[in-house]
Amino acid sequence: MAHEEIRKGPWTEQEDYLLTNVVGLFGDRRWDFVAKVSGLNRTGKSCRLRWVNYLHPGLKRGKMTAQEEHLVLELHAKWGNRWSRIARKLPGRTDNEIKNYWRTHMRKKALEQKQTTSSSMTSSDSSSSSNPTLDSLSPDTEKESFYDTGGLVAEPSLDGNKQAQEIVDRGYSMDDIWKDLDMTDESPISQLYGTFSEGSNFYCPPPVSPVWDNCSSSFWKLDDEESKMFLPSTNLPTYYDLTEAPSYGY
DNA sequence: AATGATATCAACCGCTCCTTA
DNA sequence: CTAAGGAGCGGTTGATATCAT
Repeated sequence: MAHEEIRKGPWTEQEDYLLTNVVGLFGDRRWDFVAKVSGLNRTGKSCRLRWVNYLHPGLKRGKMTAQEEHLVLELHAKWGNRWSRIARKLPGRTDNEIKNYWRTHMRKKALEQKQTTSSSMTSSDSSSSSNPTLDSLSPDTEKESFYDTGGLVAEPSLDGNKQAQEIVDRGYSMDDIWKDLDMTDESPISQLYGTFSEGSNFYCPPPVSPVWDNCSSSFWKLDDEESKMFLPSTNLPTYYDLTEAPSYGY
């Protein structure tokens, strides 16, 4: 293959669309593979970042609530700049988001709080030892962050991943799927792209609807044989919550 | 209305850790 | 056991938006 230059910088709608579909198919693992198979001239890293910080269906968008803010303060006081760890305690928020938020909003607050607490430290220490907010947190979910879906099967509790549970029920696993894929030089999706794109000119969905709306139509033109390979081809990426679809400022 | 300052946040970079062969 | 490759993390940068003058 000719070595094409790796794309950097802001993502386009088309790229988001492609990435969303490919992640829907193959799961959010093996990012190099995802990058390769998607036809995006992006690194796996870049794809992962885009997915985790922006495209993941479980993401909350918008301002931090006072409660979240408080939690970030507490957790940062406890753990320092362990952003991913903190993010795990704030469902729907990413490490990057929290990190940014901290830098812009809360460094000042933290300093202020530190000063006020240190001035009132002499009487009572309420900051670290007894910590009701932390204590009342849900059981530790550190092993798997909310956005770590591990492909379609890892997080069946997520709203949109009910299908994923079905896969498990039917006895499929991502491992099986990967094995199948590894055995073929040309992955089915690359064949798919033959009808979908010419070079870097991606198919562009109609501008009126969110990109995801079209996921289950033109894009998913697989043979019966192929579609059996990775399931649930029928209504796959529809699990994305379109009401929370990000706006594109580009 | 124009311009400069500041805030915000998406994205990249480099490093470390983990997994796999 | 070890080396290589991939994934994840934290820090940083740069483009854009918003606010103040």
